[in-house]
Amino acid sequence: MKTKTLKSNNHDIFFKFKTNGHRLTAPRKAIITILSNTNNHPSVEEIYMEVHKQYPSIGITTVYRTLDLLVNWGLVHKFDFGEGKSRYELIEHPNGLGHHHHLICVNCKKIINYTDFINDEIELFQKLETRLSNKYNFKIKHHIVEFYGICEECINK
Amino acid sequence: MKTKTLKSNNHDIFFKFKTNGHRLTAPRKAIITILSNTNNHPSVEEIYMEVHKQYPSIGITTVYRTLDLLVNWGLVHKFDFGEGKSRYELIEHPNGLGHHHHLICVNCKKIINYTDFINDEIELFQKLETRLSNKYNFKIKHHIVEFYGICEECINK
DNA sequence: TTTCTTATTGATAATGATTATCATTTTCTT
DNA sequence: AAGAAAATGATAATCATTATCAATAAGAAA
Repeated sequence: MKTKTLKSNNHDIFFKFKTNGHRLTAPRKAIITILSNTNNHPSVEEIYMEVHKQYPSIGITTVYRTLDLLVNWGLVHKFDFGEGKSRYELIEHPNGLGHHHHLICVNCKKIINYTDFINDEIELFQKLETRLSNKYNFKIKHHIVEFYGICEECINK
Repeated sequence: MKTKTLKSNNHDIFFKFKTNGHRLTAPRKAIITILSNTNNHPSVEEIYMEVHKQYPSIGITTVYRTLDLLVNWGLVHKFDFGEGKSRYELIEHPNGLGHHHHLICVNCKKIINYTDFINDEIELFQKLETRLSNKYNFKIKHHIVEFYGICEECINK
């Protein structure tokens, strides 16, 4: 599902790797492919396990290194939901496929993604980004929005 | 400066401690007071150092524990800016004094706070919170907004 | 106020994610 | 095919946070 989109994304990133003077190696391809094929925010451990299935020789150090690289280029976002470990996700087109905001339960740590933005929301963020970019001379690449509170199950408990 | 506001905040929190069946101890008072007196997002280390000036006997474990408690009650927000350690901040009235959003440079990790919200922004967030609360049956306590990108200095370099 | 129950504390050790090191291997250029 | 430089992986090191547990202090009851 969504094969075309994913392939073209990979292609873009692969290309960017090369034009930035970095080498496009098997481990890197594997990690990017895994990120392309998930809608979640996998942790390093999860990515490592998945990579390991196909390429058992790839070490977890390389997973860390590759993710770092992708984060520094603004291709991947590093999330931190207070679990004591980071989670990673490809940044696609800001308002495009895959972009979402979060509801996070401060009690059970559950994360709800929502993607059904209201029109005002998308418009406002575009306006905001323009305004902030100009005011602070800051080149905005992406944003995150997180609402913290108590989820349904934790309230009824 | 802002002494009145801060004092009344402390009072509220102190009261909440008691009514929740927790004991109001000197370490807890000290930690809350420090959080009240800063506009930053101090780390555990920073809070500990500050507490230590007045009460050298208070251990860092207690700082961790107290902050955890405050976070679980929705009184304090725990931030994570990808530095490998958490930062903490009192949650006051959502649109009141002290609430702000962030611009974060993915290159140098600098954090810019902005508090000059446009009206649309405040309105939208109220609307959003209502909508999301209803749809997901989620009791929202507060939100964070972070724009990631490259700051002025890092662009010109 | 004094006593008693129980929450809280602080020192220490343990954990777990992430980072540094370094010899070896792989890429890509020439 | 050869060489320079980047990338890798195993291992050890680091550092924030958490668990443990005996000692202490807060607040309720007498």
